[in-house]
Amino acid sequence: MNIQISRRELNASGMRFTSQRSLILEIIRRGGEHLDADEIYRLARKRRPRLSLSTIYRTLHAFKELGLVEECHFDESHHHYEVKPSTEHHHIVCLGCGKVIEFKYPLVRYIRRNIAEAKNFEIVNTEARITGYCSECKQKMN
Amino acid sequence: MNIQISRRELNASGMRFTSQRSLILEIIRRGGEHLDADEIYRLARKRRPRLSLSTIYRTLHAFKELGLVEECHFDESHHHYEVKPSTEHHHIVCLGCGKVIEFKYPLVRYIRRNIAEAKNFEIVNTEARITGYCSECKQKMN
DNA sequence: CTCAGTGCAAAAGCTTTGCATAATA
DNA sequence: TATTATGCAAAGCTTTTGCACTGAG
Repeated sequence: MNIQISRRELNASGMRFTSQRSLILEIIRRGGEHLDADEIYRLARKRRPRLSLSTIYRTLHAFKELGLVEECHFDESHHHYEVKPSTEHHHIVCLGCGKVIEFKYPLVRYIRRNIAEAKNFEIVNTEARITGYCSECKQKMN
Repeated sequence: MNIQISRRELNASGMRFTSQRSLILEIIRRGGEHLDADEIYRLARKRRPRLSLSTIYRTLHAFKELGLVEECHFDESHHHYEVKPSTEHHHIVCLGCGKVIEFKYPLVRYIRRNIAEAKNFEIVNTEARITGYCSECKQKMN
């Protein structure tokens, strides 16, 4: 059933349906959390041990292209992935425990309305990231 | 003279003053633009050919720690550095030519006032990045 | 049957680290 | 003189690429 959905989605974009792609998409969707490539890799290998990391990366790129997933940058060394959200939102990331708080905010609208220099700029993506420490981690640090 | 300034700044933070650090700080300050480690490296080597890339990285980390410079993330593979700005601002980056437009926006204040879940969050850093195509690059693409 | 997708191993790109040497305070 | 910083080379990590093989359409 879920498989039918992804089959349709993939075919509709001119991509072949493969069990790897279906599995990866399912993991990202279930995983809810913002998984990184390696986490997806480990989860996927539980069900398909010979899956390779390069397939993960290639698939992630393809999904991004198709608009199925979005790449977030919580720290500088990793990418994380989430299902394409319907409304613009951004992330508050705890440097202590890694917890992520999402908040909605229409940054695009703000830019459009208020930044004259950006009048003729064609926006492709916006990403706001707030880092710091959540209340629990703050306490632990004492 | 500039050297005296950086000597004081470095000593005040318990760091030794070295000609490498002074040079790197000067390059970042003059360079105005948002240089990446390699650009700083190449500029620095014009005046000090044996300077090593690892010194650049170690120095950049130290400066970040001291609050002398700030790290920006325009794309995923690089870090860029700018002198610590006095007011909160963010970046609009053209994916075509790399041009960067800065705009002031108090995201911290917004978060403080409007995001309940972030009430007890201790903010360390905020970064908003808008990517897309500037008007010139848009035209060229036709 | 044909071409896109996969697995594997190797390479690439940026950044970090170990260690002996040099320089600062 | 006691540390801290540097240079060099090597290693680390995430991501990308080449190529022969497999599988979808």
